[in-house]
Amino acid sequence: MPDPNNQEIAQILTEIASILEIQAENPFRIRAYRKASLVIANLAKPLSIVYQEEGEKGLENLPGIGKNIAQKIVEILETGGLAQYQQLQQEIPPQLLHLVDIRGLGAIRLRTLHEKLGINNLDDLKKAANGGKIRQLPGFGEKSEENIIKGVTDYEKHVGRYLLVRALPYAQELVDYIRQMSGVAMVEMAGSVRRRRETVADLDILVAGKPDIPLYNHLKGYNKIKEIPAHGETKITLVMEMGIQSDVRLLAPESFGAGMLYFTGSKQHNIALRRRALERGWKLSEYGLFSGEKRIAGVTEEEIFRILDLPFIPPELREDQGEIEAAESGRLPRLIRQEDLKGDLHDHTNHSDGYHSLEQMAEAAKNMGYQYLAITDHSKSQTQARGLDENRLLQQIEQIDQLNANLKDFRVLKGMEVDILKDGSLDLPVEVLQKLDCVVGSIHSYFNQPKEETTARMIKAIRSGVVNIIGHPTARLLQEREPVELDMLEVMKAAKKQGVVMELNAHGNRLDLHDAHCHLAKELGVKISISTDSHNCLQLPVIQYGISTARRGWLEAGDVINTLPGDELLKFLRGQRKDRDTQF
DNA sequence: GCCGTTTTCGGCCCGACTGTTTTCAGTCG
Repeated sequence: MPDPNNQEIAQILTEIASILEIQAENPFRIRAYRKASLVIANLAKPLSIVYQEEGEKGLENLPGIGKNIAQKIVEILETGGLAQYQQLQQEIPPQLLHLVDIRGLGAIRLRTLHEKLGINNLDDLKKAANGGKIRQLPGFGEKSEENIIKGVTDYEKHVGRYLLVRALPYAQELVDYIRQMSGVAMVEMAGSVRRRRETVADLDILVAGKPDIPLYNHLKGYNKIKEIPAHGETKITLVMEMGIQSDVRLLAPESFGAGMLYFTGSKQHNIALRRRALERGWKLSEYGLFSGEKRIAGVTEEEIFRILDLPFIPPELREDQGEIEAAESGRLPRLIRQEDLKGDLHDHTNHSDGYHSLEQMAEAAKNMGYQYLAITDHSKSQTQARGLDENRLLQQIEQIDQLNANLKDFRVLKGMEVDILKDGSLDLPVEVLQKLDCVVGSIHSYFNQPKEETTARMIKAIRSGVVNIIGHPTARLLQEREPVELDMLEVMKAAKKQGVVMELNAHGNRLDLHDAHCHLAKELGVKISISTDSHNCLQLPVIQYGISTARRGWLEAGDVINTLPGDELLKFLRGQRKDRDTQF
């Protein structure tokens, strides 16, 4: 695996952790690999560059990465592989370690299943569970078996799809690689990656050039490819190292725009556009917009839209969710852009489970071009995250005051991510929370409550009088945990009434609220905060995925509170409490 | 395996829930 990127390196470390776990290794050692993997997966800067610029020392300076793992990273970067990893892979059936991703099934029970029932892969597991074999094992029972079957069903739902945060860097690298080739006029990514869907099944890359350019030969030389299962004159199918499939298509330059439109989709959007062309007596295909035999447009998407009497519709909106009607009547939103954001309102430090200090986080946020950063560490019931109790919070408030006194043109907001407890009450007294600039209320426990209970719990928090923002409202983890059952409409209505903001958590496996929820919020007039939930300063750039989701949810700068300049934001946050119909 | 330090070794993610078992192991957040 030459030139491994951060995702690939992170994946190796995760797999090492899983294997060690099945082997019942030292849990702290396992955790160290997991943590390092997480840090790398969320790192904006490629490790190869870090290594190039600062050497092994630079790698060691990253949070969670010490001498040992730094050396392994160097080995991966320089040789494309890792001896220890290859060794470990020999010791475990290759499919087995993926099964730890199934909910309810940890490494220990997986080992038991492997040893007692000879389970080596998903099929074995399904057969054993459906055949009632698992319930007979000591320590397992009927219920365990049921849970495993349910876990397998959830697992199968997302198998074969990739998180945007993982897929996008691949697509970008492939585009960059093809761009180096001479004779290539244009290269762009299309498909659901371009629409920035939260997960994608494959990558679509479009290339404009003459039909005789040696695209296949060029791609054969790409070192990230595992195999090329098919190649014709206009389409080459690649399987990338990490398993994701990529279709590279060669188009004539005169139909490149039509191809972009066609292959970006969505299917429903394309159908609607083709209907529109038909109504005008034309035909729209991936080769162009035609009047009879004559191509009247096709080089660019803009040109095709224009001839169809439409303004350019941003790819994120192309889901046939009313975007064509909106475009027609001049009501397309001016979608929010990353540069509209003035700060991040949900971030952790080493006071709880973050890695960097207050000062480091502030510095990093300033370097992002922000005016402010809210520090929202966990509250005390999050013991595993070393959540803050009242006293530690008061100390942090003092520290932030001192820090702010020394900062110019930047402000750290005093905040907390306070737990919304089982009954909807908050984890710290309202009088303490009132001392803060920005209170994010989040659910971190009892995810399985019935819908009515969770809804009531959220609404109670919204009515607390002190919560400014509801954090990651559905608590889902993409491909890991289903969202809590919640009447989102009722919650949003309550939020609107109380002037409480809903968060769009930008973390790559949260994206919570999701796009449709954002759209709903906009319709109801509920304001949104787009924040990263960063646990170290290297995570701040994942804000881009929040922005993508917001754009898919039709949000404009005015819908998002952290587009406000610092002083206006503070006024807004203070006004939230004052204006509120408080019920304790 | 990382980290921090009272610097080279000890602490690190603890508490709750679930299901199985009848006092606790495994899993999760």
